[in-house]
Amino acid sequence: MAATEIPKAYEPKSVEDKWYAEWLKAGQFTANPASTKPPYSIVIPPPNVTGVLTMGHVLNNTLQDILARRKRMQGCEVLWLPGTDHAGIATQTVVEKTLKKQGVMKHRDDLGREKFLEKVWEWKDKHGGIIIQQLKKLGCSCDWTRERFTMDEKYSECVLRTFVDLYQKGLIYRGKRMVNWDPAGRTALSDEEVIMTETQGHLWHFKYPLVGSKDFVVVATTRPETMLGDEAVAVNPGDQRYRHLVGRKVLLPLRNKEIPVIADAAVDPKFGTGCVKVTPAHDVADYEMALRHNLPFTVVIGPDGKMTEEAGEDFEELDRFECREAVVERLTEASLLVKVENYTHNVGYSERTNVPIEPYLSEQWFLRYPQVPRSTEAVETGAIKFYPERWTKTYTHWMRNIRDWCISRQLWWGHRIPVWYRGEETHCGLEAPQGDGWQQDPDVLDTWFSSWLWPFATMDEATLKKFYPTTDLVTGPDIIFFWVARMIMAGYEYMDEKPFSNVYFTGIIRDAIGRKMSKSLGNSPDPLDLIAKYGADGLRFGLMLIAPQGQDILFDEKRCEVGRNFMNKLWNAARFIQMQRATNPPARPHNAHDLKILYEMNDAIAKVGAALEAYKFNEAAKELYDFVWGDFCDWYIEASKVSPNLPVLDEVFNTILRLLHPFAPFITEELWAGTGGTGTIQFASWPQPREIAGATAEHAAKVDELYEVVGAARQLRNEYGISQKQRVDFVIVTDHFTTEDCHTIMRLIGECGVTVASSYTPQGVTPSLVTKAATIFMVGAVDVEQERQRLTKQLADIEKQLAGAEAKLANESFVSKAAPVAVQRERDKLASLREQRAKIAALLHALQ
RNA sequence: GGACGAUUAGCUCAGUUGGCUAGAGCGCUUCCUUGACAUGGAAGAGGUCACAGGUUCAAGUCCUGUAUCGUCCACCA
Repeated sequence: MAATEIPKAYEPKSVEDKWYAEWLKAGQFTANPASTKPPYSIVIPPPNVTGVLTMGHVLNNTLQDILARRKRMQGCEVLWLPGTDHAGIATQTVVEKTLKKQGVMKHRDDLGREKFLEKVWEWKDKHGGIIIQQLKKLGCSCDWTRERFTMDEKYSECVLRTFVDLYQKGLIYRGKRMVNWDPAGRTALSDEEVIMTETQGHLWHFKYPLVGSKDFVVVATTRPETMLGDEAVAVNPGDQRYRHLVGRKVLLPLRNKEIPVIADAAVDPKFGTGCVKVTPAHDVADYEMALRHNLPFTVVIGPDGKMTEEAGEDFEELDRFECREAVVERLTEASLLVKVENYTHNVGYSERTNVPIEPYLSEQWFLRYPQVPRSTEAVETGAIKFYPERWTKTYTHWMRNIRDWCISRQLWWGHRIPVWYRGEETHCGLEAPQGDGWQQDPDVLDTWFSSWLWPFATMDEATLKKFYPTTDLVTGPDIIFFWVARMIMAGYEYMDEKPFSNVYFTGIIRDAIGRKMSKSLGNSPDPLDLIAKYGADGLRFGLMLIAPQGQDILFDEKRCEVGRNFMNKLWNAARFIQMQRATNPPARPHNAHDLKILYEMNDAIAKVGAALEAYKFNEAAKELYDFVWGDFCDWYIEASKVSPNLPVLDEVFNTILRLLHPFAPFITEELWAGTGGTGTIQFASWPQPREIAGATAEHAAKVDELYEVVGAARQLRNEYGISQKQRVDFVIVTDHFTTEDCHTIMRLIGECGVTVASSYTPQGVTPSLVTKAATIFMVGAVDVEQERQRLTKQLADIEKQLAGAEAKLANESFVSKAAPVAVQRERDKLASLREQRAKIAALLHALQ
């Protein structure tokens, strides 16, 4: 490619589409189970099949892509297995809403199960591919030949087989229990799907008259509507105030029903009045109390959140919250309301429908988790490592307090429970049993009951053999219970082996003012817009720079600008090199700048590698950014303008491309091709530091001192308002640098002449600056007062530092107790500072 | 009620096992369209590292406590 053909600014769009198509065509993401290379594998956290790409996905999948691409370069056989999740409730809700909107139905019952499911599949076929296409835009190097869906035939079979197996092992059972009921979705939920939210409510105190007496007891409740289903009033057995009442009856108001006063240790005598109304069918604690006391379970709230016939004709059909008001009103009229207090308490809300959860008595399927001790131990001992590590605590706490999992959902979209009933008979199996009259259980399984099998149910025999257990998992800490913990248990139960070795928990993406990104707030940018504006590489890199391990991320579009600008910088560095190549410069031995950049290159390779090993993606990105922009562009390329050394430019740039490829796959591939790289960069070797004679830390430090002189010259120019174009002469007084050293930096300090001397006596007022290794004079200027002020300021600065160093060294304990290196460092510093002080003082003196 | 995290420049954040003058990006000020790049270059202003104690020769870093914010867990009606 000729230099003139490269556009001035990087244009990502055509480059990205072109390369992604190439990669797919060449099958470069396809994992080969027969390969002899060491395996590396990740399974994608399957996004909701009807979902669209969010910033969370961008973060999550960029991280995975970085891991996968780097491992390819390191010579691993990489499998990054993609797919989507059928996401039971979420998908069904979306489709129901749409069908209602379109007037196709009012309720799914209008269509019936089969017709409705047809509609969902239609929807899935139409919208299910969107997020996959979006992931491709991002550059994700997934093995699309292995794309899976949790309702694929084979996958479904695996889900059902798992159910049957656990049933046969006695770990899955059916029972009538108090579950978390979502009245809007009309389904049971697991504990994890309930979000406890602090809610402003009231605590109502009501009188319940004692039968056969004018006395009454006072009970307190936050949910008056449930009193219609009360079956007792309970007090603590040790509570002297009420002891005499135990065994007597009270008259339940509005229902005119006699219910007993019972004693139960669960009652806290210090709370409220010490008397609790007991509603067995609508409160978890009351349910358990009722079991202990053989109380009946009167259901007054139905599955739709409306009051039942049992609530009495005055209340039947009322919504539970309307009923609350009605009950309060009626009890007030009857003068049974004692008082109302404002009361803040936690109320459970459905994660999906966002309505208050109703504790509801119903027949559901439950799972007693397998492999709990082994799974707990795996994380505690580090067989499975969490990054950041602190999440292990959250994990173990949950595992230690684990409760059975309600796995049945009253939905249609999902894996239908493989159980059939006929009269008293029950059959659990993959197929319907022989004979007539069998009815399959109408419920489906919790979505997570399929996704917990994801690391192995997605793989065929050969793939499993090569790639299981997977290496890394990248996911959000919000699904540590939903998914991560359950996958670990399933992995041990069915593969007798952990599902992954490392789990990297990302932060949660928030908007610029810290709010969670959400559709309703409209504060979530569309990643595709961002890709269009900044390029996928720019978006990825910008995000990586601000994605520290384990912290939430406040996202601002400005971040993308940083990424885009960086890509443009890289692009233009390539243009510069091409231009040099066109001039065909003669090769020459390494000079000071060459050795310096080669040292920094080795250093960058080491640092980027170490950061990635530790999953510190932002550190790796930062290191790359600083090396490319600072060391390479600002210093080395600028120095190269004096005398370019093409082999070094090429080597360093080639290394940069390879280091950067996992972060910015498109532009690096484009430049790799454009700068004479062979084949695709995807399988180019990951850079290793190499021995280069003279490229040492000492040398680099020395060149830094030279660059400090450059800084001083620029500072002098700036402060005296002498432009880069205006010629000025500098005298550099030093015995650290050769004349040649100093001449290689001339270009960096603008239009100038440079004289190197071992000593110099300025004529008249000559602005000067003292650096660690030299004194630089700008000859031919100017203002005495300005110069005096500047030198005085610099002197004060040096004095301050000097005082610190002197105090330290005067401290006997420091000298005797501190590490010898630390002491020596301090002494060197002191000497250098004193030297500088003397020089400045002399210069100041000369101004008098 | 527990557990965990955060508090460093106007803003968003880095700061490894305590040790050179606490850094970056954005924003701000001044100058510069010089043949890679104005999506750029140069220089600069800006911080008593939330607060109070403690350990240490030495604390942004370790310990204790306090405050504020955030997240997760927890059936007190």
